[in-house]
Amino acid sequence: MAATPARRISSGERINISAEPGRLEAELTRRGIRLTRQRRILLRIIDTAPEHLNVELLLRQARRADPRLNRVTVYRTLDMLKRFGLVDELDLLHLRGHQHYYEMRGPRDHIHVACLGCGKVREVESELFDRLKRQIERDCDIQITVARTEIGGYCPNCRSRS
Amino acid sequence: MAATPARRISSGERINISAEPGRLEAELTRRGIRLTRQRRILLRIIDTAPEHLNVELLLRQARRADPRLNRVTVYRTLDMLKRFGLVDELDLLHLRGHQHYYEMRGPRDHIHVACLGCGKVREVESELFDRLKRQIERDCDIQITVARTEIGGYCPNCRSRS
DNA sequence: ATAGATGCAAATATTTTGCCGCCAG
DNA sequence: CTGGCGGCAAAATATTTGCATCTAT
Repeated sequence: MAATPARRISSGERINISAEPGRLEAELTRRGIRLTRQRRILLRIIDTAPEHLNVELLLRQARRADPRLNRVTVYRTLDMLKRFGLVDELDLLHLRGHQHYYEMRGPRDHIHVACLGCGKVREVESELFDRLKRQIERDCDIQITVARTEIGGYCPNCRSRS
Repeated sequence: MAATPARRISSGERINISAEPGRLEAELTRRGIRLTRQRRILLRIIDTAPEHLNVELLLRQARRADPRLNRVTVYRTLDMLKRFGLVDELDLLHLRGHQHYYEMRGPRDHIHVACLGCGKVREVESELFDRLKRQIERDCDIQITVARTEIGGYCPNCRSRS
């Protein structure tokens, strides 16, 4: 019943990296979605990102592979991936401005726990969270497609400094 | 252990209306925060709002009391209230664009359950959610100040139409 | 061949900042 | 009185749209 303690990670760093790189590309092919050069670049980056990506970071990395790749393409590709439920959109409690962060959807939902002091973000899986979702699904008679829990607080370090 | 079923509510409509109007104003006075004419207007609106407010709605309503009240004042007042933990910021899964919604913080956190089809939002309290927070607090050694859970899916009506 | 994607420019939406005059306490 | 606050304008940031062109299939 204890939450998988997950790992301590520095600002935005992630661990749930694709066990199977190319998963996004394979998934889109399976669904008959057109794969352009630009999309392949973006999918690869998202698939293997070691941190939570925002549009700016995604664009910057994509331009290393293709300097002409446009910011609009990033937005449109993210929209498409959101529509297909392949990536989740987070705001991480606006730790750093009002931008959004994106991560590939994994096999199991997780909670984001952020320190509002230092910005560290941990990803935590929890049986309790799974049960909560099932309870909501039953009690509200809703078919859940996205469940987002973001928790903010202060870690021991930041507590002692205040 | 069942979630408090809460009530079915139309787009953004809320029920957790202040049991004690003027609570926000009293709270700020208690903390020695200066109360201006503009702040009183905004606090009263937030205190008694029957729906989730975004900046646009808040401004529009405030201007009925004072047409010169500026949008920037709305942003600054909301910032202040957020800092003091008196209001929570939501995005309701971006049901309607990338704006934020604000609600007075009540005595007990609740979950927002939104239908991605028709936009209805329900507020649900749950013992499981409270336990989840305590678990996170313990396992992650964090002192939680904000916990946000937003769940999206499709209600029976919207399921049948697709 | 052609439906659908991209690039570019511009529009729109959202939030923040600088500065000066005003007002609550 | 005076430090904090509000109004106004402008800037900064974030996202979306229109349209001509290109390309994956």
